[in-house]
Amino acid sequence: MVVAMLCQLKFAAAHVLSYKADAMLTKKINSNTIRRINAARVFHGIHKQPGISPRGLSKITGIDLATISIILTTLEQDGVVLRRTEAPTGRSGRPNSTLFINEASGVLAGVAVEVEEIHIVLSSFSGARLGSLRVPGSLSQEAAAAAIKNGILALLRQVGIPRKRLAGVGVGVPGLVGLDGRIALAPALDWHDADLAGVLTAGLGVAVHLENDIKAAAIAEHIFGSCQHTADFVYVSGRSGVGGGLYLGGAIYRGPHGLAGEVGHMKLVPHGRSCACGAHGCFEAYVSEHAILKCLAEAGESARDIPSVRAAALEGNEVVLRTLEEAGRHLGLGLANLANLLAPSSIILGGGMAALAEFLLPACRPEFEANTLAEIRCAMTIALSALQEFAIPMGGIAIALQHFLEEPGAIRA
Amino acid sequence: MVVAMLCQLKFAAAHVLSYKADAMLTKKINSNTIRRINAARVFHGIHKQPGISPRGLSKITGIDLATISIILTTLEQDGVVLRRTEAPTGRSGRPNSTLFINEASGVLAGVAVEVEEIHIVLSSFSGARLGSLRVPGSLSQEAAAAAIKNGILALLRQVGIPRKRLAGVGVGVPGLVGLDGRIALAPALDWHDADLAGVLTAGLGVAVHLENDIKAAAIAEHIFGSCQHTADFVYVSGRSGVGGGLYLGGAIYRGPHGLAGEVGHMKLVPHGRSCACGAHGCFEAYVSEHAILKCLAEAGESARDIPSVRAAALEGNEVVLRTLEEAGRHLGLGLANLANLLAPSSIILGGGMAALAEFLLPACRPEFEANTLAEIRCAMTIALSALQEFAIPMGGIAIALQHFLEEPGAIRA
DNA sequence: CCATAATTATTTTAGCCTCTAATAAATATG
DNA sequence: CATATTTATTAGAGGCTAAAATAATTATGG
Repeated sequence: MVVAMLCQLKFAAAHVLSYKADAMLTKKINSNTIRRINAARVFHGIHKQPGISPRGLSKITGIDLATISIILTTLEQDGVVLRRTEAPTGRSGRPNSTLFINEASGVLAGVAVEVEEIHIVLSSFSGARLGSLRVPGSLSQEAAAAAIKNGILALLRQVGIPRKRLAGVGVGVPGLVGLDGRIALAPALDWHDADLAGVLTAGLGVAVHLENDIKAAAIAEHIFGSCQHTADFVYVSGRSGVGGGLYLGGAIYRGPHGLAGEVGHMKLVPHGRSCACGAHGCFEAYVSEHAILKCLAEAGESARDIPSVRAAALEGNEVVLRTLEEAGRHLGLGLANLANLLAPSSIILGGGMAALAEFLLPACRPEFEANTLAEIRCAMTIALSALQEFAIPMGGIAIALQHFLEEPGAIRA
Repeated sequence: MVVAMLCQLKFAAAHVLSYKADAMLTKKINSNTIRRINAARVFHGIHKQPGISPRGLSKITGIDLATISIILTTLEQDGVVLRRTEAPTGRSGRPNSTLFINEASGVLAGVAVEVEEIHIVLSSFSGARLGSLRVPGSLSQEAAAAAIKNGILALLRQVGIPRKRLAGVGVGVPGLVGLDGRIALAPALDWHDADLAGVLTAGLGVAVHLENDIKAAAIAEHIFGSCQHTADFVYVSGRSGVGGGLYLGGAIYRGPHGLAGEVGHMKLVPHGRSCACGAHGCFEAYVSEHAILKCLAEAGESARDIPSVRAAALEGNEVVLRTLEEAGRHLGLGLANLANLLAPSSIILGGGMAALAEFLLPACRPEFEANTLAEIRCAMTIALSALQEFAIPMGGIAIALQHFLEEPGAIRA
């Protein structure tokens, strides 16, 4: 009850412009900034609630109706927003205008670069998938850039949309991405200081943004997936390892060097299973896809990949079930640590964890509940990724969308 | 090297006005907002760099000199800022004006409410302690409010400063504080829904803000202590338990219900030592002040409090040293988890951990280093609280200062 | 069925406030 | 006294808000 009450107080306390002393001692704020932000807010409001009226926008944004009106005029002129008149509703009075993002005005591309393959998705502004494409991975930076460019162009042709309507691209890579969203360091791909964003921006003539794959997936869950109304959640997923996207206070938290979120290396068991990082007892040594496959191999039940593990579990294979139960317990413990520390509104499981959830969660939940403070546990949920294997490319699209929403140049294009 | 490079990129990427979609869909931005923020930035700049010139302020804030000039005029009229002319420096040209916070214009009060006692500190705007006072604790909410009020008034009399020059009060309490900074839930004090801030605001006629004690201490480290130029750090301290202040991206992270930061209940050892929370193997069951005293008691070396533990350790008491070594190892493990997850610039130890640091750290460091990812470890430090037993009340002062800096009403007062 | 009133929604207008850039003023050095 | 440096002032442009005006409906009454 107290929690609910405290929750209500949130918006009263939240400062719109968070005055972060250090970060803010550097850049200027002027009326242009205001307009840009307000335009973005209007656009975002329409995106979030298609069919909203100008008055409704004024209500949820707090922006005066007159201002909304002016902003809408420019957005309509730019062809980014469409307005229709609502059919008579029986109420007396002039009917609402209803506002929509003009889906015809542009498309976004999202890319997941993985070791095995590159996954490219084309979508409308509202996140409707228009087409997707997978090409083999394991490429040099240059080859990957070319493959991505060609893939996007091929998809555009396939869907019959002219190249200049591409409004932005976002790329998720398995590695460290600089805080400017350009340079990537991806050991798994053997990329070092790879300015993929720069190369692609030049090649495609449109803004391209890089992001760590798991963080991208987290953003996707926020914009398109199961956390659309949640400002504080943790996304946990991964392949060989386990990564985390810490969505804190309405944005991904990257930490001072972009290194934050290495949930896979939380230590669960002193002197436990050895991990690729050189330490022992890491979370990912128990619950990553590779770890599960390895545990199975050790137990004499080799499996090729997660789908085959799932199949074996569905068939009732005892060894597989026991192994997954064990992984589930460790999963519960790891999630408990996350919950205790960050008290998010929810924890979202992606990748193999989501695929195997029905076998992991029965053991995970009790362990999680036993190890999480009651106040925190009661105010949160554990859920599965809504986007599944599209999480990372949709993350790219979400990032492209966010940048599009925030950059006036793009809106005015 | 890459880390250093990525670090440089930070400011290019950081948006001044972080467009946090959800949080921002509610409040309005207008030119007033700009002025308020700019005034706060100017004040903050002077506070951070006393003696700075208007031109210097313009440079670090990016605000035009004309705007700076106007803001300074009002700040001077309000008596909050002083301006002096620099003595001739040998350089040619008109000498700088130098700007200072007018220390005489107001004082701030910070309060630490603990179970045993209430600690009240009076300070100038620049954080210079003018006086402090300790009164017995264990009070009802009403009694505590009265004690705090009387204590502050007594200190003001003692220092000879009229009551109306009190510009703000911040209070750290051991418990959950609502996100509006008013209502506190403090089981240790047996307070429930205690609107201490409201009562005190009414009683003192000045803005009073509540904060969790550890979070307050973290803010104090940022404003006055060892993290003045660090936007991302974790403060770890506590008495009976272990709390954490997560300072992320230039502000305390509270989480959706204000519950974030319970570092004390990270699980370090499956089925480990039992904790007051009902679970086993919690961080605080190994390293809190109470835990250390309990471990010593179990080892047959009862100690009354942390100073006496320290004395015994200094005398070379083997049992005490071994116990602290053991605690240090667990401390290292817990800090490694924090580091891996959040990759902060530094972790600051306060309270008993700081007092016993010389005995804890030798065992802590190797454990920490073995369990933290190299990239993260290399980009961070572990340090001790610079404020020691004044951390919490100074945190109250820091909070009062922050609010004072951000609220135009206060500046215009 | 038509005209008018009532209701609700949006746009325009006027006013105020902010930031910026250009201009003017002030001060110390050589 | 001329010059360089720093600060103050003054239009000018753009943004937001409140209030008035306009627009598009439905209800009502003849």
